Amino acid sequence: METLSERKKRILHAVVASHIKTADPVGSRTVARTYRMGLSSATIRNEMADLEEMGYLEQPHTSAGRIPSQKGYRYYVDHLMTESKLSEEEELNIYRSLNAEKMREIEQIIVHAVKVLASVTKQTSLIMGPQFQKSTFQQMRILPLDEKRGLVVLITDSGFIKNKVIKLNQSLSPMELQQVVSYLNQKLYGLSIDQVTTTLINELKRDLFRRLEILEQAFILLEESLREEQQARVYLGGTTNILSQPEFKSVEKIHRMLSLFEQESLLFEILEKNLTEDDSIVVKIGTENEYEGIHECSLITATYKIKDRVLGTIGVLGPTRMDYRWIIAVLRCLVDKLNRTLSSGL
Amino acid sequence: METLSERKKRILHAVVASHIKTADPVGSRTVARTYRMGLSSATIRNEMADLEEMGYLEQPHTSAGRIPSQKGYRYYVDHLMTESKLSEEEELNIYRSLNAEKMREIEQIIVHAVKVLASVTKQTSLIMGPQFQKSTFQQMRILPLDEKRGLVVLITDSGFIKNKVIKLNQSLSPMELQQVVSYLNQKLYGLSIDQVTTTLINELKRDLFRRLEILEQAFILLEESLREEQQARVYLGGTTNILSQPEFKSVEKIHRMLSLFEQESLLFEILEKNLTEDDSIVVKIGTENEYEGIHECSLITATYKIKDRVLGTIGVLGPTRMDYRWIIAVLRCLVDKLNRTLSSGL
DNA sequence: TGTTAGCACTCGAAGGCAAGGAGTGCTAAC
DNA sequence: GTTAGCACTCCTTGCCTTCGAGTGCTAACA
Repeated sequence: METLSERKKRILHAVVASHIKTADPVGSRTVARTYRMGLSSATIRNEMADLEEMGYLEQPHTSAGRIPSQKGYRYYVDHLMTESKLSEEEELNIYRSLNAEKMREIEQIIVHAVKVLASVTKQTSLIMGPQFQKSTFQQMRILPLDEKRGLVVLITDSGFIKNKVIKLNQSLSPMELQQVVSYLNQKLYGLSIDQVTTTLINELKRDLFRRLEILEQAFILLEESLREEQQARVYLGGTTNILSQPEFKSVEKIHRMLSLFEQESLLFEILEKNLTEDDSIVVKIGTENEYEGIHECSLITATYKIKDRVLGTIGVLGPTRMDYRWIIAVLRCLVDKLNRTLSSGL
Repeated sequence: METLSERKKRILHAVVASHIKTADPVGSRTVARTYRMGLSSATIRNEMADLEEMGYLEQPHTSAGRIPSQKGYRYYVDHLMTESKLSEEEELNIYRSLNAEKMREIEQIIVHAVKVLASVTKQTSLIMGPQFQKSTFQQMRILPLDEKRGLVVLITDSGFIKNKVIKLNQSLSPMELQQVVSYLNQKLYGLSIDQVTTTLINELKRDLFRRLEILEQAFILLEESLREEQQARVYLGGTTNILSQPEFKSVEKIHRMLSLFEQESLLFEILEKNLTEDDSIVVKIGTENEYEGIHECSLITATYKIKDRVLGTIGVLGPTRMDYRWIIAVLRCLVDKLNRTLSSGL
């Protein structure tokens, strides 16, 4: 990437800032006046023509002002934008709404967090639920409900609790159940759910069958229950916020976006691509996103964790024209708070 | 309601049918030609003018055709529409998609059903989840997880299983827990969740405290967990389907509808108003709905049940111009199947 | 050599206008 | 009571004009 003269930088910055604010193409006059460059509009016009040639700006049509290109936004995010701190008030606002209810389970906390993020940013926000597959087995219980049914409860280290009613085709004595369960707990403790493969289960099954042949049905169902949640869930907040954005005023565009929001697995893939191991915030602008349905959008994400173990990705999706600086600050603040809640909470 | 001449009925029927199909205002020519009345357009014109005066039809503007008024739709639904059976193919289609996965828990079945309903009807569909409050207590278990935490599992007769992790501020011996739990089960069995009031809980608490003073915390949390799900959930399907409807082509209308879809408690109220005890299907047209946000919509609902106990309401929401006849048939078929699945399944 | 004022030019948005067409209401004849 | 005929209404569509914001270029200026 070429280096830009100081003056070009200032002008590019001004164009980006103005366009983020107003959503209109910005002309040389506006830059000269509103941003007090100490230069005439004609000079700025020349510079803007240069910036366009270099690919940082583009013109919707000849007689309109300029808008930042994707490259322009990228330059802004990488070199021009200063990190901003939220005002005390904004920060308090986020803290307060996250504390609003005492929540005990991880899923509730997450769903709540994504709603808060959406309502603060006025954009659509998404969060990848904690990845069940990656969490490690802590303990399993089988609770006999009556002669024919039992409740399998699976608890993992990240506070995940899964349960499932299973049918048992033969009645089991509590003793027998107890035996099976403690055996399983012993064998599985500390493994990640990923590691509990079908082969491992088969092994255990063989092992157990020597002693107890009655559990076939129970096992099939246990296996099923593990396989089922193959993929973490994605929760959304503020999906209707895109309707207020001027770039989504056509019904087809809205349709495309909302249909995307209904495809959980696609959202998951998109978010997964932004998963990082460190604390950085990832900004993907326009076509930098691999899924072409959001080539006119930007996605800003961060990872959230529980005691240094990365759980998933949370982020904001909006038009490329979004207030990167502010949203990054909000996201940082919210993730910080979320991490602390999760790590202390459970 | 006045009685209409046979001829007026036929014309009204034709207008409604044509408008449902095309979404355009229908003129006298169209009625005469397409529906082979054996009358000239002029005659029909006169009749239509009468029907307008009587309030069954209305004109968007002078030189347009007529569209059915709300009163017109009502008359159609009450007197003109014949009940239709689905074709074998359609019926099979519904059956097949409902059987697609073997589902064990009531919530999954319901969520799946509402999706199927939406995709078949190409409208938005909603279902009120089984009302936790109305189901009766079957059994409760407390599963100690470690010294500090326990898992409360609550099982009701409609197959509802609720669980919640609680913190215990003092360690409990399994014996002690066992005692409390069996006492509670004995006292609460067969009561509806509604009936488990705070006062009853307090009574039990007092009773128990004489013996075990350590459980205060556990009790507070149990109470909380009961209170929490005050209101059944509402699940939606095909929310984006309204975007394909010509009556929702303006962004503001879409916005209003989608915002409504985010307000679960409002949806619940709307559905609750349609709850009946019998097997009838309820049709609310336009302003017959109390919530004014859907005064341009119609809502068709049925109740679903498990072994003759009403669980909740399932329905279709769409523009007043919808194919009542067909949608009622679909709904009937689906609810029938759903009831059987629920009653046999668990 | 860089900056600025001036000016012609471009192009979209908005408004007005006429033509076209679907449908009506009325009247008079059957 | 029914129908053909006709004038009338009013929306839709396309076309044209005007308006204005903004540009690029040129020539003059510091």
